[in-house]
Amino acid sequence: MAFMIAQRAFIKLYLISMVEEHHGYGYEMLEEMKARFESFGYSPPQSEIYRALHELVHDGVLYRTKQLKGNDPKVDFQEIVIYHFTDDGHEKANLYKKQVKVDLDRCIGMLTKAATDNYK
Amino acid sequence: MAFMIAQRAFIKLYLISMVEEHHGYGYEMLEEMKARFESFGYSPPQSEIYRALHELVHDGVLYRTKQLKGNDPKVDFQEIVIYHFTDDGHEKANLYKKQVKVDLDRCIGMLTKAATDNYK
DNA sequence: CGATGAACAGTATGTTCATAG
DNA sequence: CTATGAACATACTGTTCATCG
Repeated sequence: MAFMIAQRAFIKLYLISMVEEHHGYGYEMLEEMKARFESFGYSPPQSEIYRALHELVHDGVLYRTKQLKGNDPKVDFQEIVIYHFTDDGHEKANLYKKQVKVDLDRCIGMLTKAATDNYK
Repeated sequence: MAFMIAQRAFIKLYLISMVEEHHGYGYEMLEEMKARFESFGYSPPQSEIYRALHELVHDGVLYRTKQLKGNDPKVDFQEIVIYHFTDDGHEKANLYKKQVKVDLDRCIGMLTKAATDNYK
């Protein structure tokens, strides 16, 4: 058993949730996570987001489609990669989320214990 | 800012507390940590304990003395390394603990947030 | 087996670079 | 500046090996 939850797993968890809510693309989800955790002084590195997305694709949870950002191609030619769940992606994702939840609770327990054990 | 607290810092925190309470030696403190976190499925590796102790010595927080385990040398010749605070070791340790506390709370906050954000 | 230490190997992570529009 | 991807370097961790009594 590893000591703490891996950053990768933490990010994957949010990516799954964000794809559930609004089939997003990498950069957008990166910015969303940065905003969410800015107050914690945590800024997820760009490379980790893409690696996590690639892994989720590799694991058969997500698949990719490409499209141009904005409805009018004349205005913005920026190509973006949109992520969707595969046929059994939701099932796989829920299983993964369950596993992460266990680890999440375990980590919270350990850190809370450390806070009470060492600061009396 | 790193994502999560490092295992090393987590272990150092406990080592400092254990030295405060009963000038212990490496193996003993390893076993104590193992026992404390057995229910979490976490078993701190032996190498990390010693590395952490070496770093605390290197950082001028602790110094080492050697002695034979057991009062009667004829019974047990096992040599053990006892750790003590240096002159300004307590001061340094308290500063370190303060810093770790901040990080500990930050990590608990992030993990708790993740638990509420992704499991509704 | 208890006790300490070091070497080695792998992997996760952070930084930088590359490309494109 | 948005957007994606890969390369590179390294810090951290886990496993194994070495030694001693």
